[in-house]
Amino acid sequence: MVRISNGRSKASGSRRAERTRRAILQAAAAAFREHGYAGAGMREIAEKAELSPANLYYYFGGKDEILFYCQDHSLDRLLAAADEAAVSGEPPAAQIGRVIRAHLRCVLDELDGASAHLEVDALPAPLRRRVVAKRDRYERAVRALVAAGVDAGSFAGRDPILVTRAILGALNSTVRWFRPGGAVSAARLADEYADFLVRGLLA
Amino acid sequence: MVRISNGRSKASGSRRAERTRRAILQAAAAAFREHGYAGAGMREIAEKAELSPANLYYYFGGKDEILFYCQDHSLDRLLAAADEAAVSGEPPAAQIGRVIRAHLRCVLDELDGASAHLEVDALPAPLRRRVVAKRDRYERAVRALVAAGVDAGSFAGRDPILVTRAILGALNSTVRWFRPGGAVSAARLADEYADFLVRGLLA
Amino acid sequence: MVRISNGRSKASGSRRAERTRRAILQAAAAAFREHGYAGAGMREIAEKAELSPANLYYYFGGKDEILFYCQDHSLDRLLAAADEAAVSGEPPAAQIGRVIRAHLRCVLDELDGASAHLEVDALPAPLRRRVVAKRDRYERAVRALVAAGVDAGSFAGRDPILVTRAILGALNSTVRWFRPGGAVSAARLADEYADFLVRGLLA
Amino acid sequence: MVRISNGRSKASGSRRAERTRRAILQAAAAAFREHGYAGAGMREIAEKAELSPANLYYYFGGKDEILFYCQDHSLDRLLAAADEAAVSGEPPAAQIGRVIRAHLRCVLDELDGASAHLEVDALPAPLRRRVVAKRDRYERAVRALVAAGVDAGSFAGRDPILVTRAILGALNSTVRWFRPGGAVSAARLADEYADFLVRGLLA
DNA sequence: TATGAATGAGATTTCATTCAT
DNA sequence: TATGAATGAAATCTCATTCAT
Repeated sequence: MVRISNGRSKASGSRRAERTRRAILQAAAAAFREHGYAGAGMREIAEKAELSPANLYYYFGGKDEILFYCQDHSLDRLLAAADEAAVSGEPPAAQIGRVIRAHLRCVLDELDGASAHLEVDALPAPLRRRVVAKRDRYERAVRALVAAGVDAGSFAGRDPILVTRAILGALNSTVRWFRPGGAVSAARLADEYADFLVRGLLA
Repeated sequence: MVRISNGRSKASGSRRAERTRRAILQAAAAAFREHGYAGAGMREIAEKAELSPANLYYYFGGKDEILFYCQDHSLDRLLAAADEAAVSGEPPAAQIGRVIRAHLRCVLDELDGASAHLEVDALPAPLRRRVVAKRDRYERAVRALVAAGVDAGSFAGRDPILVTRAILGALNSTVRWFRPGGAVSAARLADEYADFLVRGLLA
Repeated sequence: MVRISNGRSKASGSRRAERTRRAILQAAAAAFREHGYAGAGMREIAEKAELSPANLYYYFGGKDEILFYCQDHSLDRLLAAADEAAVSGEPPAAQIGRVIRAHLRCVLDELDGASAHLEVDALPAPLRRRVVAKRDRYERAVRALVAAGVDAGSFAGRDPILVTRAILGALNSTVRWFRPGGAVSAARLADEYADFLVRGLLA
Repeated sequence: MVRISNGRSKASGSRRAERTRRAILQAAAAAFREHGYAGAGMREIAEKAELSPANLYYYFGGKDEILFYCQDHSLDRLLAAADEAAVSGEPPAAQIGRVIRAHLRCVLDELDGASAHLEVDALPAPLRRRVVAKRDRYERAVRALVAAGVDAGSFAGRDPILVTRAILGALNSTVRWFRPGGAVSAARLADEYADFLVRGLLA
């Protein structure tokens, strides 16, 4: 597929078209989260979005493009949250706590779960590059907060790269078992995870 | 496929056959880790194991059965490590540290990486039940260690269910980025993760 | 496959779709008659129907479902003919003669030859049950005509079960050698068979 | 495969080897009768004969050669019975009756059922020619008895070709439903069929 | 915008057959 | 004679994708 480059692909930006695009991305994110990229079928996505499979191709160039937009959109939200935390002026622990909560909000709500399943290998090279770059930007942003805490002496002197990955791994794995309406609410999950993970950082 | 029930499926237990079985499981574990269950093809597994695709069916009933044995074998190793920690008589923090290190050893070496990708949905119901039961047994074993530490007052009073999942999520996510021979050694990774995660538990 | 239960499976009942469905069933009936169910390939059926193999799956759930509809359709025609004979009020010999002629008409024309090859073992259990039930209904209908003749004294006192099977066996075997346009016309065949078999029944 | 031409293919004519050959042919005949040539697998034949699949190839050149010997052997027995009837000097009706009974004996006992399933299309050309020739010889022999009866005035003046095929069709179809030990004995079946079919011939 | 119908490529799986032992 | 192990070819089926309407 690939075609893209602009960022808006096809489909006139009419109100209705935009709504359909979102519905498709939401349906796809759910399908990818359930079965992974390879395991999710266009038929399934179309059914969840209440469209015919053929119609998906009016809005997107192909399955990989849908994956790309899912991930791209999720990463945008994550980046925004990280940036917000960075400029909050709060102490490092509070900043990390904010990021953790924001990350879980993104990852656990309907549309964005896809960000956890960052299956970049499925993307063709040009799209992959763009997602990887954005993903790395996010990881660097979180890592910078960790490093700042270490430098300030409030966090123990651990390798920010590894600690950041441990945190993100814990956060992303929630999509595999969390179900809205289940025994654990997203809010309580976020509280416990933030407490636990921030505590792990402290000196 | 499903067929199974015994536990050794087909193929006489000759020395040669046993070696081939292991080679297939190892190749499959690598393929599943790289592309997930749906994304990995029998052709790819066969190539990695240096066999013809048809020959895989001499040893296993089908792709799902291969997945099952991958996961089953990994879980056996994880359970053994958890049991060992439980009977060590060490303080809770040390026990959890042991489990974390053992888990990472399992998950990061060639054959067993599959355990991290516990894609149980891909399995037919009877096999799924068996894997899920074993997976839950493992999770309960780790959770019991956490709960024991909470009860003993050495860990903070957090929900053992959630904390256990956070830990396991962090550990399992390593297979997505860790590459042997890379900048980070498995040993250092294990040290940092154990330190960080155990610290998070402490009161 | 199995899927079915309704009776019309997939594919909207558009005029064009219905024509394609029929073409597939006709092609399949010919293929099954030539090589049997196991010996006939989907490729062959697709070629005869001038479609791609993949397209067959748009209309039917699988090979077994195609077999099912072939047989089901044939049996419907046979049953209709038997019912018609039963209500004709003619003497038993004339009724049997009608059924024989109608059966040969069904079995020797393009679409319906499949009924002769009632390879029910190839069907998955649920479909098999339905075909067997219908087949038995037909056999009972013919047998009832025979038994009526015996009771009326016009037929010799032979076991209606066995005589019915002998008749149906003779009729069905025609598909193995009869070829339209050959030395024997379907009409003459029907006349000779009816004469011969009815004569065998008479007291 | 084809290889053959002699009539004894491989395998030294030792007593033991000969017994194994017969066991294979018997197993194959049963398998072919149950699922047809294409539907029966070498694995299944081997299992029924209590051998390994590979071992079948020591005794026969391939699946088609096994089919050939099954049919060839059956046809030999049928021909012998027909010849016997022809030289008995009995009246035509009695001769046909003998042939019918003999045919059913061949077709319904374990080894020879294959003769009913004369799936000549599955054979490679050279073997097919030989089976077809023998089959035609048998059909001609039966037809000659029918024609003799017609000429002698004891049978009605019907086309001997068609009547012969009707008779053989009825006889061969018995293998589809007859089960030894079932409600109908082979002897009674033979009596009823002979009565019914001979009666059909009479003037 | 939307979709029914169609398809090429490729997936998993089976099967007759071979070969080393 | 016998068989465990291996395989090429083909079978059924799925799936992303296209195209005429």
